[in-house]
Amino acid sequence: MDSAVARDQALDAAEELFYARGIQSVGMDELRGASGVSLKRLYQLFPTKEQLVEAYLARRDERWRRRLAEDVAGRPDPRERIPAVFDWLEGWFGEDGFRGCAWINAYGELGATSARVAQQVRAHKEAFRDYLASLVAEAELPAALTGPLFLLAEGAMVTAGVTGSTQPAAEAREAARVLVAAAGQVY
Amino acid sequence: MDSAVARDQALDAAEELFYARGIQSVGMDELRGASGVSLKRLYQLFPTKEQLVEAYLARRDERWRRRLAEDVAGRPDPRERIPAVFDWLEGWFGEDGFRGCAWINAYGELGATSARVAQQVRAHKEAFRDYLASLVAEAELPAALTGPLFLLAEGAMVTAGVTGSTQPAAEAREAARVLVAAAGQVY
DNA sequence: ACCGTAGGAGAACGTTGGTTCTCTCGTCAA
DNA sequence: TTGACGAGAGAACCAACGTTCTCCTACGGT
Repeated sequence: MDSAVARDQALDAAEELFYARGIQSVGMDELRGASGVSLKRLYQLFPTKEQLVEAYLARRDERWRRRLAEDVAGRPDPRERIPAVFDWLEGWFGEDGFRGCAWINAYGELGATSARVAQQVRAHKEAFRDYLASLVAEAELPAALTGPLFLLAEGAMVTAGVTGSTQPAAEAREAARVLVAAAGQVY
Repeated sequence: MDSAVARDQALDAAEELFYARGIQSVGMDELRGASGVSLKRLYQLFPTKEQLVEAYLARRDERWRRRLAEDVAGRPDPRERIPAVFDWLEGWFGEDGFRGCAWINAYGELGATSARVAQQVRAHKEAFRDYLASLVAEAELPAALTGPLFLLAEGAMVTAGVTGSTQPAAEAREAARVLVAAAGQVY
């Protein structure tokens, strides 16, 4: 079997199990069973569990941001793209198995003990914030709007994760609309 | 030694270590060393580690909400109390050893595997949200403001935890001010 | 056909950590 | 004074888990 295929299968299983149950509660043996990749191969691909965790977060980061950006880019009007972020969040919150933000969860679990995981979480959040800043700029809105929009999105992710409801996305979208309107009035 | 004293010492050590390093990475033996309470006594007071975790979260919940409420109640003008929440958050974010919201962290670590911990996190967040709702009512503002204020506060806690900065509190406070002003204009 | 190598299954190893047990000592009532 | 009891220190027990090792099978090149 191709190494690339084994790597994908390992990461697929890691993503499903780590996200659903937390990282520390999933053992390498369970990962072997779920992925169909032998322990020997797993350790060839990822010499330690921590490296597998890093690869999981890195791949998920890339996918998560790409999916969001692709969805939002479908709106031709730049002003529509900011609410579109919250629409996309709402769809995500409603997916089967949604359990909050993988990076916030990983930070709670490993942020204090793994500097690399903490760094990946910071990088992911910074990238998301930069993306919001680019949307704000495209919409020709004041850059100061980025921070509040980011906080609303983060709050919605946390709250949706804890409560299991999609409603925080709608609340955040409406609040964002008000903030955008108020910022527009400044001109 | 009094049982109540031992219980307090155990919970003091648990709070310090669990909050700083995460729950799963702190062993009962380390807790014994840090608290000065023998293992035998610890297990008399808390028959399992999970029960100690629950007691830690419960006591911290009670203290956290009391301190916030006491601080905010110092503002005589009900309209000043909503920004006062974010002032208090800012002070908290700046404390030595601040590592984000203990409940969000606990949820990331144990929410998927411990139904009781997940329930405690939900209860804490709901109580905080209810408290914000009471402030909104006292200020005679529309109840729909509660959700956005809550999301801003949650987003600020997460972001301050991950980045180590107090700035999210100021951003959230300013956004809250704008939302309050916009809600006031509706009348 | 034969050998060397890769890979899989699963046992084995070593550590960690939650929980319990043993042993000892000090205290206090009779 | 003695004996029962509670408490502390720390060893012991046991399961889980990250990581490595053993053994066996299959296959590709000569």
